[in-house]
Amino acid sequence: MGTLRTAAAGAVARKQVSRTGSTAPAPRNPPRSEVLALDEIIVGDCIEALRRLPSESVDLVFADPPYNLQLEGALSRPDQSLVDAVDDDWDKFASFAAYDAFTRDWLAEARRVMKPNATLWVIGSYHNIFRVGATLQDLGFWILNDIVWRKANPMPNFRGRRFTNAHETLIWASKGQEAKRYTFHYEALKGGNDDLQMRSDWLFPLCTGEERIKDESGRKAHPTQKPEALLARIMLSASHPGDVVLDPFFGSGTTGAVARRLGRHFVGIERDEAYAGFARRRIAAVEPLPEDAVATAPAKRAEPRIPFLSIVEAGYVQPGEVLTCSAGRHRATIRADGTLHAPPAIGSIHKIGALLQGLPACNGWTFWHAERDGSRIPIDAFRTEIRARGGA
Amino acid sequence: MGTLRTAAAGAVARKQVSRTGSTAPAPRNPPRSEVLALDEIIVGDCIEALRRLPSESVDLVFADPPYNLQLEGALSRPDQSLVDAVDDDWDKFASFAAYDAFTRDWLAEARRVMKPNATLWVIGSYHNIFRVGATLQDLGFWILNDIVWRKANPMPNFRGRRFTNAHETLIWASKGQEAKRYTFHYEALKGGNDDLQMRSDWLFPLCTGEERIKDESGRKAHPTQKPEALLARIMLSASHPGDVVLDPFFGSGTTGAVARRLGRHFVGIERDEAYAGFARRRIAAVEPLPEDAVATAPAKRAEPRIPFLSIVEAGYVQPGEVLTCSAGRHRATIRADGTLHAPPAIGSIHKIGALLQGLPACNGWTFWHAERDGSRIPIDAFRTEIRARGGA
DNA sequence: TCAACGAATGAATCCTCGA
DNA sequence: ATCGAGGATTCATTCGTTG
Repeated sequence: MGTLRTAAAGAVARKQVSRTGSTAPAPRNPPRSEVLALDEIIVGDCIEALRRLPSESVDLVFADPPYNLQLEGALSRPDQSLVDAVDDDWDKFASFAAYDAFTRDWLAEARRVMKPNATLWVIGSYHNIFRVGATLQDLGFWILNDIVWRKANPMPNFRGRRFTNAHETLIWASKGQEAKRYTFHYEALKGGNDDLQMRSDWLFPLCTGEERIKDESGRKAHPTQKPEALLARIMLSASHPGDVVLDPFFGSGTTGAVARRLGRHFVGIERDEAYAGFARRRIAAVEPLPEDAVATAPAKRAEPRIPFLSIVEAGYVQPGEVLTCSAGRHRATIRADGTLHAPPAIGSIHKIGALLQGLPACNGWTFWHAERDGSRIPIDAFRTEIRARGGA
Repeated sequence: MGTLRTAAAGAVARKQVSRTGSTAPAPRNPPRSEVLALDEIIVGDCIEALRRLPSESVDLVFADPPYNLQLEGALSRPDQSLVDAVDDDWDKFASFAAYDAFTRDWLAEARRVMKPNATLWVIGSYHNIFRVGATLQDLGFWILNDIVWRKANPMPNFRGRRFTNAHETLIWASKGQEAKRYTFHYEALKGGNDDLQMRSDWLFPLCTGEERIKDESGRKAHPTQKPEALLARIMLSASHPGDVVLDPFFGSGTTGAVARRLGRHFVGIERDEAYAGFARRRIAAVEPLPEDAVATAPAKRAEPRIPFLSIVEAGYVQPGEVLTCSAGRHRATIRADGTLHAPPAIGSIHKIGALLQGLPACNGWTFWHAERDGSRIPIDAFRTEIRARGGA
């Protein structure tokens, strides 16, 4: 992990390449803030500003980095001679290398700033997303999904020489392979999707009409403003209310507007004061949703753990009582210490359930039933009652 | 042997690029064939075999390389059954760097073998596609589109820790930015898409059921067999009848089977003799479509929704099948790219319907009928069915 | 004969806590 | 760090069996 993509690319990436060539290199070790200034826009160079942020301080990163637009000039030389196909002509790739170095710099800083359970989202198109994805893997990020934003109303390909470019790609990644406790509201998304898992292909219209921020002359204020619905799904998926969302390429402030509406904090970085101005006015006009409208749907795995012994102790079931599976075929006797007895085996509700079925595992809470008023009810019902009464 | 060089072979003096896999390095300058052996499978190492192919000799490359999945433990479904993982040796690489070197080697050779107007398609998932895409750009390929294969029936995320991984990504690239005359049947694709431009997101079901090649014991013969509908759309988009399609990771031979059906030639490379055997038998059983069903359309435009091509790809109607109007007076033949053929005209369902009736316009969905069980039903019924199953 | 039901399965980087 | 145990978790489709 964290290996360089190629030895040659690594060599280029290692020497310092400034942002786009024109600005001065960012200081290596700027003074680092001890606290984050929340819900504000830092106007300045993205990488330099990131270097000043405290480590492990944000819960979510959303980034819409610049595409590698200078590519066209750099690669415009005639290149149809097959024999030169793998020629190590490095200036030909100079702009790729510069873009890679820039990507590497901001991603590395973003990773440092992320809390251990934070995740990062990056959006891009085929012009840059492959380079971003590879760099991200090289830095040790662990990709969780790639997500496709299918545009309901994409711009057609006017010259008819390609397929309509009708999607953009997002990469969702945790800090590393070991960071397994990242925030993800699986149940909430499923509930909002007709009780089906949310898939990796999302359909949204482009940001147009009222939502599109205009300048004084009525023209669009920013060329790549993203739809708020996209940001909302991201934040609802991968953050809690009150969390801090960092956007190092703040632009017209969609991240800030959605964060405010959904009860999240934001930290924005934007080098263009004009964009920052549009964003400030936009965000100020946002009315936050009421708290209960943005509260996270409860997840079963987040509920407090109740040992089966507590069910016995609370008197919902009695030592010596017989539990069965839903069909009544498998039987076991409750012991006073909260284990089950299915002669000759003794063990937890899970272990005995697995044993009797010949399976490697079993959720004893849903497998075992007690007879009440002539019908069999799962013992999970008792656990639910205890939780409703405020715990074990 | 091999002292006699072709001109193309002699022109190639290559930089040393070491192969980092576990097998012995391929010969640096193997004797290069002067002619391609068409419609045959070369059994052997992909890169070594590619080095022997003549330069500028193929019209299209489709590649389904190893994904480098990096799976850890076993995964069980909620019912405790085990997922049959892709744990084959051919998918294991020591590091990202090793995978990148492998990718660079086969892509460079594929580029050399491509004719100037040829294009390359690579399929992958988030595990490998970013590295493939970046390498491809480094080598001078020019990306035309990235295409998303949306899976109609993907495997769910059983642990509820991510989004359903419901798509794979294809990259479509020409040899370089200057190669502007690449093959692309814009009009045909548009005609088969209800006269709308074909988008970059494609919906297909997984390869299952009858289409899935089985071994002697009835188990899947290859772990990653791709659907024929996917390959068919690629070949109809980016090749002519009679063209040569190269597949350096031939596997179960989907590329060969579709090429034969659509009147294209193939060159397959596969290092596993068992896979090659399955592929040979499979391809031999394919019945090529009649010539006029696969000839490319010189058609123009007319009007809008669910692509008729999807009806064809889903198997509701067959290429070569005759559609009629409700009275049976007008007739047209379905072509593999989703257009209709009523000699001498070729066009969309709407355009051909209008033409035959001498009207300025026509709704092909209600005009055209297919015969089923002795009665004529409108093709709109198939569209309704597809919609009921979840969309375009 | 057909409907109903259940088993099987697909390129998958698939848990979390406490001792 | 590692280890063991609790216990949470699935969608669309095909194909074979049962009634």
